[in-house]
Amino acid sequence: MLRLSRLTDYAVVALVRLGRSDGVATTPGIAAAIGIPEPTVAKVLKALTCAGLVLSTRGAHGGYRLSRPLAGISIAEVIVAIDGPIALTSCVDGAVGCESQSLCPMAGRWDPVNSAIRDALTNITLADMEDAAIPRAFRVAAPVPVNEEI
Amino acid sequence: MLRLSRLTDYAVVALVRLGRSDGVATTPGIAAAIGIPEPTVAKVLKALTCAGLVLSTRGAHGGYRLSRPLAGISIAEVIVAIDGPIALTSCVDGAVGCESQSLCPMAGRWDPVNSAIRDALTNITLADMEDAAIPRAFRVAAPVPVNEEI
DNA sequence: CCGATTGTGGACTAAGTTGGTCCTGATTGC
DNA sequence: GCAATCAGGACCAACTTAGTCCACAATCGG
Ligand code: SF4
Ligand code: SF4
Repeated sequence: MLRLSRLTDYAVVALVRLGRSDGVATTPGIAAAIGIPEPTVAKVLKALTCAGLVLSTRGAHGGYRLSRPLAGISIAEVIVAIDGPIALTSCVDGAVGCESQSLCPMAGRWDPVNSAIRDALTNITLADMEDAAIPRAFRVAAPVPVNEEI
Repeated sequence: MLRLSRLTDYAVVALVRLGRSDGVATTPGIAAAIGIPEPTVAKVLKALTCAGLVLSTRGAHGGYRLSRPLAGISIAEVIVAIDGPIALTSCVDGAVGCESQSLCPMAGRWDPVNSAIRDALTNITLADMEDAAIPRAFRVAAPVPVNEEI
């Protein structure tokens, strides 16, 4: 169904949550807040740390915090961090790809589609999603600043 | 990796191929042309017929043909026909969705993303992809109208 | 210096989804 | 009647993903 992996979904939720809490947040804290089993959310956070989207502090009173404000993180980045590069089909650049690559007339020609999706996802930041996550009643009156984008 | 199912990929390839041949095309013919096992391509064609994207003729000398020109079919339609509706996450409208839907602050707030992707995919027709499928040597000299690239 | 707290990294297993195959009809033309 | 061709399932195997667990390293507080 062209849906992204559940872990990526969790990553977005966790990041938005991290954006709300101003200090550091611990794994169990986040897990409890969003209702996702703790080991799983830990796994996601680890991946996000590798990607540089969050910073971690070890030891007692440690935890995670965002490396950038939410407005500076696009969904595309999160997806790439968890799921790997965005490529709709197996036949991209030099990768192994599918076995019928030699006969297939479309081999390597999906680039327009890939770019379109990549653009669409790059233009949406987590801050945009957070806005959408505010109950509708608030969104009208809220004096949201300009928040965008790259 | 946010990739669409292989069957959907096949469907696009098969449709473009169908657009090339002006008469009807049979399952084995298409299968041979694009290097995909015949039973599988048959399965895809059946689904496309249900969706109304291709018309079928039974009996001897039967086969498939497009119901519309390639320029009138968007990728989004093909994806919906094979993979079902485009929804990045499980929490859309009233569907069952994920179990942590009650706690999750993002529940049902993915609409901006969904719409963005849907728009991006609706604006690309199979004809666009066919253009891209022309060998590069031709694309330069060809009097193609606009055709954006990379 | 010690122990509690918290992240790091990887291995492992179970479940779910998808891809692919096959078979039994129904329909059409020769 | 017979061959070609689509229709509609059932079915199984393989792969991918999600989720869990454990041993270890770092940091802090006392
Ligand atoms: S080579 Fe053809 S069948 Fe294979 S992934 Fe690319 S477009 Fe799809
Ligand atoms: S409810 Fe939250 S965790 Fe569940 S699918 Fe929706 S956004 Fe993801």
